[in-house]
Amino acid sequence: MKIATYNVNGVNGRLPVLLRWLELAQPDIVCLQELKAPDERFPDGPIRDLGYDAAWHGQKAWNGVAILSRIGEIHETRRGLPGDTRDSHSRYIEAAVGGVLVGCLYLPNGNPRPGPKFDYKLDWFARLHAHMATLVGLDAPVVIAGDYNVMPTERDVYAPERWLDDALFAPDVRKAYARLLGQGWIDALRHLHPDATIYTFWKYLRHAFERDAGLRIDHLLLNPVAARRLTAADVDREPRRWKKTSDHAPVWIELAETPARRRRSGR
DNA sequence: ATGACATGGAGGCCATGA
Repeated sequence: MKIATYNVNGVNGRLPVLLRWLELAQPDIVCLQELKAPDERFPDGPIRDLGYDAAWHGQKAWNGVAILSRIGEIHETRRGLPGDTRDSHSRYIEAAVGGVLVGCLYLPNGNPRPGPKFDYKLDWFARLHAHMATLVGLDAPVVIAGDYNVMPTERDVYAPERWLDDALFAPDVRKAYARLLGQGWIDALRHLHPDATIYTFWKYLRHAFERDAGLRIDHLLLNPVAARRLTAADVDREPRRWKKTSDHAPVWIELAETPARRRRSGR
């Protein structure tokens, strides 16, 4: 089972790129972020034509997240992160699909720092921490994927010294991410490629992609049950080269269809 | 090391992003 996350930076503006990548990569489950479209303008028709079911949580102009599946029904379990009824941003959607609980998130950027946007980011992180604490120990595979807007370590930034004061790399943000992992989550890409340089985002400016001046900010976190099934993980860099493309690249993992089988006596 | 891009909304630039 292939599960991917892709910040499309405008689902309608990127529709040709998204459809082309879906046909090429053939993911089973996809988490999309930055739809930048209200619910009524989500392009479910063309996506359905490729065989994907979809659940989405849109918003006018900004944010917006969706989960796609071509392996069966999407049972939505949550829309919006719990803990703050005043939070109107569409940044979280969660569903049970094909025996896996999938959370799709778009964590706030947080710039400029300091300021109210940065405070919102830390607050969102705290609420995410509380919610993920309820999921990590489930006796079912759980994958929380999306744009975390955090480079976890210096290895995940092309020029760490330039990003120290940025909301994506500030010490308290990295600590918040580390605290999440402390619950028992596995960062799938880093787990399988501990020493590799891996980026998932490159600015549009100054030929950042050609220079490989990138950031690793899109992550798939796996609970222990899911981690036992992890067989592969990587970044699809190719779509980042295409015309009218997102500034992010798709990131994916492969989970073995069935975990190591355990014999049970009786019945 | 900021913004040389790029999005979408209601414009004829603005807010936002990372």
